[in-house]
Amino acid sequence: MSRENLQERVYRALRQALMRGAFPPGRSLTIRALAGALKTSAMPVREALRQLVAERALAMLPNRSFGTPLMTVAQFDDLRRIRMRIEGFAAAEAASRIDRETLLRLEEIDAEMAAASRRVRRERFIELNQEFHFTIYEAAGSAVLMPIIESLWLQIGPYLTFVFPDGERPQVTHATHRPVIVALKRGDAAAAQAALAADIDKAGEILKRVATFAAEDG
Amino acid sequence: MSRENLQERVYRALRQALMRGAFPPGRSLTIRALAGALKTSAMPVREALRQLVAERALAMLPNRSFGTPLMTVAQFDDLRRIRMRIEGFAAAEAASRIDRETLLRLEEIDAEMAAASRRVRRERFIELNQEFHFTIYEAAGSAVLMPIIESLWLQIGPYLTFVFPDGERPQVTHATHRPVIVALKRGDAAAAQAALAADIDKAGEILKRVATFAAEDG
DNA sequence: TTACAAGTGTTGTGATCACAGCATATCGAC
DNA sequence: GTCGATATGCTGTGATCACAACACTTGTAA
Repeated sequence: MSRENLQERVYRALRQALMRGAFPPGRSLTIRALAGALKTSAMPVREALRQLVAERALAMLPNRSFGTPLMTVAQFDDLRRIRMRIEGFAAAEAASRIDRETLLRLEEIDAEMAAASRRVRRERFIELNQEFHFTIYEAAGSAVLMPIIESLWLQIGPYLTFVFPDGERPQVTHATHRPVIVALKRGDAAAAQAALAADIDKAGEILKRVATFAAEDG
Repeated sequence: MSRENLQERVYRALRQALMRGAFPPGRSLTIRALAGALKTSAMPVREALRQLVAERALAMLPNRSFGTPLMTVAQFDDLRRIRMRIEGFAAAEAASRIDRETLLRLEEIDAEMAAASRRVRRERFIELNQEFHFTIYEAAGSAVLMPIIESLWLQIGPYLTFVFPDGERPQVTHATHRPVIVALKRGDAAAAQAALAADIDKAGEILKRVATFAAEDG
């Protein structure tokens, strides 16, 4: 048996599923069902769920059970706005620290995303987009910033259910990723920040067109 | 019995203690000891601890037990830097949204802090400083930003052990809080951001002079 | 006196059970 | 057929127990 906790394993499994958009917004998760699916007892599952609630990846539904958050449009815009600011800042920091090797990796990912989109591989597309962004944030070199950004990504996770690399999305993504790479190459912090914010902004706009949200009231 | 969870109660108790600097950096906490002190079983305590670890308020020590994080100087500077950026942004947002009533509240708190410091009331001083900042952040009106900032405050929490309102600190705090209020009154977002960042910067500088840190190596 | 080994206590972890709150279904009365 | 009360099952929650990993102490032998 590996030397890691069961709850750690459960946590990672759920976290990855959430980040990949495996659960739509408002989907409810029960301790016992997950425990059964993962072949463990309730103990590790409830602690993993609680940790995800602390990271805002899950919420406690009104009926006192766990589930993925269902946002209103206003909440979605708030999240998008904060992401643009914080992840933009991370890109700015990365501009002065990123090395040649990492820049090459970004080029590779960008190329692979175009390929993945042509073959309409949804999961791979999401995965590569995630890798593109986190390669940059990693380069920012802040241990404090990293978990904050991860939490933000966990929050939008469920809305990635609506992402599909149709004819438009991958082209747009390529168009918004390109300026980020260029700015990072030049070491231009302000441009990198603006370009990355624009990418998030655009992606959010597309998502808003196809996603479903909670009633404004709540 | 009150209608809230036991783990919620334990969580709030620990969280408040941490934010008030009740535990010094590197202090270890055991589940059974806390359960005994709070007169509950281990169950609610371990879930509360796990939640605090997720919020970076606690860490898992190398000896496999829980404890408050002991930072290196570099980590402390990283945290300070991110705080200046994120909380500064919150202040900028607040500048265009804050109302007259909230501004008056800030004036009150500022005045009370001077009074608290003359009587050398350490705990009250920390509490008022916290209220000053969070009154501003609340005014920023972002449900996404708020828990992020709370997590940042939980991370510096243990280092508030070293805060003491001696002859210097309260004067400095007043000197750095004042420009924040002035900028917010004018609705000047850029000035508010700069003033708040300066406050965090100065406070961190003072703290660094008296606090103890982990060895640079780790 | 020193070194090493056995033992003891403490740690977090996982499993299991009992229970209260709640939603829903089911059954009976009108 | 409709309404209401009872019952049933499901939810998270808390308590308790057993256990493996580890730290530390204690005792013994050289």
